[in-house]
Amino acid sequence: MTNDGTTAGAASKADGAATGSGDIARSLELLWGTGERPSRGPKPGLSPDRIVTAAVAVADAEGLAAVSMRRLSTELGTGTMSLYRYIPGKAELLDLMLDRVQGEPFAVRPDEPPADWRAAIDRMARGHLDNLRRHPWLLKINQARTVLGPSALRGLELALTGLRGMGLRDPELIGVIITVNSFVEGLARTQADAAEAVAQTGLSDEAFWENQRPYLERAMLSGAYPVMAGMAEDTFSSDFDQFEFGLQRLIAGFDALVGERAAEREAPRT
Amino acid sequence: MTNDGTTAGAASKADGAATGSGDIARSLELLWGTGERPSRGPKPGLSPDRIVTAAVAVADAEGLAAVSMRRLSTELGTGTMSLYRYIPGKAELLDLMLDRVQGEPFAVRPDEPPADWRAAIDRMARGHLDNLRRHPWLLKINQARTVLGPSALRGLELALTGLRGMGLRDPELIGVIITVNSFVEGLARTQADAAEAVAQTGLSDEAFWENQRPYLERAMLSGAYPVMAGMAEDTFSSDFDQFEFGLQRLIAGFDALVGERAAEREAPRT
DNA sequence: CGTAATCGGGTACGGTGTACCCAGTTCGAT
DNA sequence: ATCGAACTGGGTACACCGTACCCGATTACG
Repeated sequence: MTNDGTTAGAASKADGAATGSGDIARSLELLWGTGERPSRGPKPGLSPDRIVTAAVAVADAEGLAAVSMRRLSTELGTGTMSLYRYIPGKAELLDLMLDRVQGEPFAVRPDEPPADWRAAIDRMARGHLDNLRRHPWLLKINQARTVLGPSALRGLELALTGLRGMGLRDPELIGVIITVNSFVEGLARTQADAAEAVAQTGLSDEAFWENQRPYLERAMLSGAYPVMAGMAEDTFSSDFDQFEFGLQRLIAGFDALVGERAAEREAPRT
Repeated sequence: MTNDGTTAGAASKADGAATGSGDIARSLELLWGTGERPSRGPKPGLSPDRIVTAAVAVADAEGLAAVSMRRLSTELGTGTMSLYRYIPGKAELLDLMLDRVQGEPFAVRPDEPPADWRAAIDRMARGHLDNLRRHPWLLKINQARTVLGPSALRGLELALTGLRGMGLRDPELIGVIITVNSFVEGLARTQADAAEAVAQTGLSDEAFWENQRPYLERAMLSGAYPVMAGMAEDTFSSDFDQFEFGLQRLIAGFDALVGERAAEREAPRT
């Protein structure tokens, strides 16, 4: 309210996608808000919801870069500036897109809970990965100022519910979630980046590496990289499932801690 | 050579920061290149090296968003278009910035090797984290088409050297590196995003969460999130070191696999 | 010395987010 | 019934961005 214009202008100068740059109170209202119309004035022909839906559709289909105010306005058949009647700015639009899409994986399966915490982690990781594959643009949004909407809270609640059985302290449970999600996001980002690179350059991965081959071979023969030069042919093959490998390692690592804690409870003060 | 303009134009339409979008052969030449001057024409007043140095300086100080061709040209005291005499386009500039900065952590310590693979992973993780903190903009560059320059190869060689002692198969060693790096990048990204959000909005984290508090409290009291509502006060405190926690879990997870493999070698065909 | 090759860089184009402003619409108060 | 406040729609304009295109100045080879 007190702050129009200046800050938003500064925010827009910054990097690619940021969240929560604008009026947070406004974002919160939009997320939890009642949607009550003011009594006076003509009926609005648009709604934040419709704009967010259109934005997510464009982002899914063509990437976050295709989501521009002009593009959305033509998509919705309105003037560009009309969008600003419903959304304070692009930053808030990203906020809303985030919350919309984060709810999806949990809306799908309200069914049976995971058997134990191992299954919960497995499900959490796969769900997160699926969602990131469906909406790769999620990886480009600054989530630091994510406004915690209903969807985000529900996701966190479900995750914590599945992990309670580990018998760890509360901050450690958060640590487990962070560690797993970081790992998943890293892999998802690698894949998304690769796909984007192919789309942008029109050059396949194979062709790209073929271009580098002569330089790499020269480097390997130079003797400066003895370990790499001696590695197996299939080392960088895509046959190896990095997701499964990493996830199993993570679960094993948590298991060790869970075991320690259980032992301590059994025989305290050793 | 055969491909001027059109592809580069298409590439520039895409998202934020991408790498290897341009002429790969040119990028490779710049990375490994001899730097031989052509014989005719006036002496160049600039060099790719100077441009990259300026670009890294600006990115470190003000973020990747501040790195624009116009900005670099004023920084270097030349005309904007002069930069294109030395670098095919912005995509290639990002390539070069990447390789420049990836070499740093290994240039610093050519000294004693780590005691064992555990120490190697620890060192790798901390080195990576330090580097990402020094150059947060690294997290915004699409690395899928990273041109493997000398620095990148040297880093990979050192990492593999430290991990050889684990006794795992070669693709698994890569898996270890990927898993650790994904985790580290996830944490670094969280921190970088937070810092960026503060810089953009001028709003501290505390103030931000304070804004959300009423909505969160209402949600907690609603009974829809019983597990979260019952968590300890310090659950989301920043006192808890997420980096240490996650890293120890990862090492424990790898340890389990290393133990299995050692046992198999001891008593094969059980 | 001519000329081919290279360097420096100005201008222009199509893209972005959005500030600012005005015209048209609708409803509450009088 | 009428007036005006509150609201919606949206056109125009500005400051950025990357870079295609082109021209004049400079240099060294034939």
